[in-house]
Amino acid sequence: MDKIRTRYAPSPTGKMHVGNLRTALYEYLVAKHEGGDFIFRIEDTDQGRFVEGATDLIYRVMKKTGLEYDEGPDKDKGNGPYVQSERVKAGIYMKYAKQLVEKGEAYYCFCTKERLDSLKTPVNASEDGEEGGKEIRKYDKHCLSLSKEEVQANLDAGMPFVIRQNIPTEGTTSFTDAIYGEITVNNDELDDMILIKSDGFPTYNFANVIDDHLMHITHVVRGNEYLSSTPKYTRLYHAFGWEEPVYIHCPLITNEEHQKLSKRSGHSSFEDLEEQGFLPEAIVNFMALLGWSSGTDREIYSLKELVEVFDYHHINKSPSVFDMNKLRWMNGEYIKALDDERYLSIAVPYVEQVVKRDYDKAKIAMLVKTRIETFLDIAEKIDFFDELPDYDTEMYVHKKMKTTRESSLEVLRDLLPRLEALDDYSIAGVEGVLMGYINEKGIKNGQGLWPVRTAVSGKQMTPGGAYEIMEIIGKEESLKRVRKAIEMLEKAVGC
RNA sequence: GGCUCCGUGGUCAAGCGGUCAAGACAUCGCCCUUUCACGGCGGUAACACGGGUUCGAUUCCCGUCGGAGUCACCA
Repeated sequence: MDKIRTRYAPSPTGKMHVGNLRTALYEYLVAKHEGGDFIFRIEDTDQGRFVEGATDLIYRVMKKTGLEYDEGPDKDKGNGPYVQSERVKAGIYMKYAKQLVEKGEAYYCFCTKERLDSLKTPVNASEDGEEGGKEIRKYDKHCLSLSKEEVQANLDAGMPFVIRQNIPTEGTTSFTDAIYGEITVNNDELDDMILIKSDGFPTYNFANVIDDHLMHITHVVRGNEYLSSTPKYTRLYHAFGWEEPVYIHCPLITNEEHQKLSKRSGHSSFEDLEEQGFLPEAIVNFMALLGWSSGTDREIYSLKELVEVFDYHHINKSPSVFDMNKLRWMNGEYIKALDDERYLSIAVPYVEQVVKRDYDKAKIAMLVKTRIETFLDIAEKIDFFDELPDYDTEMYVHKKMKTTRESSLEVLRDLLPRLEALDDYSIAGVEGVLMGYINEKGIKNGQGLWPVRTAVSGKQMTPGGAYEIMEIIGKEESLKRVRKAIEMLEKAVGC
């Protein structure tokens, strides 16, 4: 069997949509699992939608996610150019379009926008007040009847034209998808789609077929929103007498409302997710599992491991909801598994945004490592380091710890001189003093520790306990906060 | 609306004629614990419905219902 070749062919029109990224990932995996080639091609045939810099964005994401391609614009292995606008200049598409015209499989069309519009005027469904369905009519093949001479005359006169695919009005067209099986449609449902636009550029559908064939793509992986246009591709391949690739249509990724993920879902692009504190490898892992399963219980996979186990026959048919909750969980798993060096390089900047004082940022970061799911979670967990929040003495009352305002006040008063005498504010040093006191008094750990942690943090819950916090804020600040607590408690208790 | 696809817990998802219908996230409870988290243990929760086929259907077929996608000189 020939070597598998897949391709990722995005349009540079903006951010990297997660649906596209998932497709890219599957294409990469399909090829790499079989030791095949993964080709990267830019489909910039719509000059109107072209966004400056979007191409760089795509390169960046490919790099970050580790989707390394074997051929691409900057890696020509003899199948280039890999940018469609350059291929337009080379006259590739026009050449093949004309070939189709010769065969009667396509034809020139000179219809104006106005005529086309009048053709597909929606039916007004105002009768029953309901929206009703819009009625869309296919192109009526008006220009198919033009004689060769008429066409030539129009062309000579410089009339704008497009080239359309000539689809028979009768019969059926079938294709086989690796996931969905055989699909058949009636030809009369297929529109004579435009192959070459009036600006001379090919449409996506046409360029795709030409390039996939010329670049020897064996497996076409794409979202299943293309399922309904695939019969037209089939007709194109047949018209040329080319062999069709294996089609692998992936199920859609939807939002919580079960609708196709749109640009403004908040988590629709790789960039959005990155900004929300997600790790590229977690995103990749999560996406792989959206629509595919290894068939085992295992869920955490590196890209390399995915390459080993990915079998596209296990791709699902039904759409899957993008579950932010699970992504968050998975990201948390990845964060926990990060080696400290890399973790700190990412986490410390987030810490620095919140903690301006001269505290050990790395220590603070390490405190939250097992407590966060995304890096954005860091901020609210460590805000008390810089400034003791206003808190109510009610916080000292804890049922399970068996603490009250009175008991807390007593503990803190007892502890204050000992803490003043202490110079070693390391975890061990602080622990020595606190536990020494607790043992001496014969009270429960919680009774002694809860008031202290509350005093130095002013929060109900904190990453780390009293020792860790005091080690970080140091002697001076610790004493300040304990004194403040005593003051507040005295006022509350009334003595 | 036409066409196409899809239909196992709230979500992801095993299952491919005979299972007490896995597992994960979320949720709830317990344990661990100086709080929170981590970790450990356990609970609640699903085969859309109706006909067939079959000794036997979540699994195969048909229909119904429900959902989605698509119907551009966008990809």
